[in-house]
Amino acid sequence: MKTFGDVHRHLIKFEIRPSVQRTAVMGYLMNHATHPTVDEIYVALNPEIPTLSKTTVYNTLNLLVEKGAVQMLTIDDKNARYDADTSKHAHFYCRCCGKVYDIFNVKAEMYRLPAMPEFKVDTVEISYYGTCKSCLGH
Amino acid sequence: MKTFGDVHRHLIKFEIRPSVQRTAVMGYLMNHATHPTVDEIYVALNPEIPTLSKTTVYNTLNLLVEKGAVQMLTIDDKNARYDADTSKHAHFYCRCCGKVYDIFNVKAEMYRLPAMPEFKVDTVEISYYGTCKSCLGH
DNA sequence: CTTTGTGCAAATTCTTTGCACCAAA
DNA sequence: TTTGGTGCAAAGAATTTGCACAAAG
Repeated sequence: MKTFGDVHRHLIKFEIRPSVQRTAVMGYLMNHATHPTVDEIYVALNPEIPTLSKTTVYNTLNLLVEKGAVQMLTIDDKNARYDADTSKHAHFYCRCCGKVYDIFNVKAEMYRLPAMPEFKVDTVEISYYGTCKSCLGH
Repeated sequence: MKTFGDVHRHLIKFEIRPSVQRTAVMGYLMNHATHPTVDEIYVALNPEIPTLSKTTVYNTLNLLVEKGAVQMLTIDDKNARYDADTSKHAHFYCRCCGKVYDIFNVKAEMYRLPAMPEFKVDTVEISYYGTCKSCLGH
């Protein structure tokens, strides 16, 4: 569980002025590795900050991504997903329940870029699609 | 250059009844490895089939994906992209010009799935992001 | 005839923009 | 007191849906 101080320091590190709203969004992402959508973040924080608007959640997430504090995932074509863990790991998307799972046991080598002199690569995204165990049970 | 017959046979193979519109969309994808968006396909085919509607392009692409004849790419968070090449290869997205390039020289190993007993994986998508050579020139 | 496909218009959903007000340095 | 942040309402863009008509088996 990341404390308020942890979140605050994290924002400062990425040169982001910590407002109440920004700290709440960043904190939510740091404490919930569920790769939430904009709406999920908004709904979760609204009770805590009743004046919060969805526009601010959008503004904040765009800023966090721009500054490199969080990663945006394009794994789900319906909604953007956000991940506070910017270390190298892959994701699994369950087509049945829509959940996004972390996959840490991919070889580090996966992220070593192939020789591509014609491109300057800054990000690699590895995504698996299928059905998760709990959905297979039904 | 794939002929009308090639496209026709391809549709039949995937159990898709070949209408004029479906053949045109599938043919466009087979002959243009540019990972086009729905709108690009629509605009390209409209002169040829003036009565074509964007709804039909959407319907057709959804059907082609469902039947496994083409792959949908989620690499671009703004628009869905489509690829008639369903063989194992990665993609590079240029943040500057928005073009999507094929990357064939990734190790086949990249597509060998890590041990994941809790998931039934059917698709792997490997995406690189950055800037392409022609954009770097400026 | 009966099922399937097409295409228009409208609806829905996700995201961004313009602008006025509020808060912080 | 000036700059930056928030949030409402409206706009914009991508995609889906409902439905009538057309085409194919």
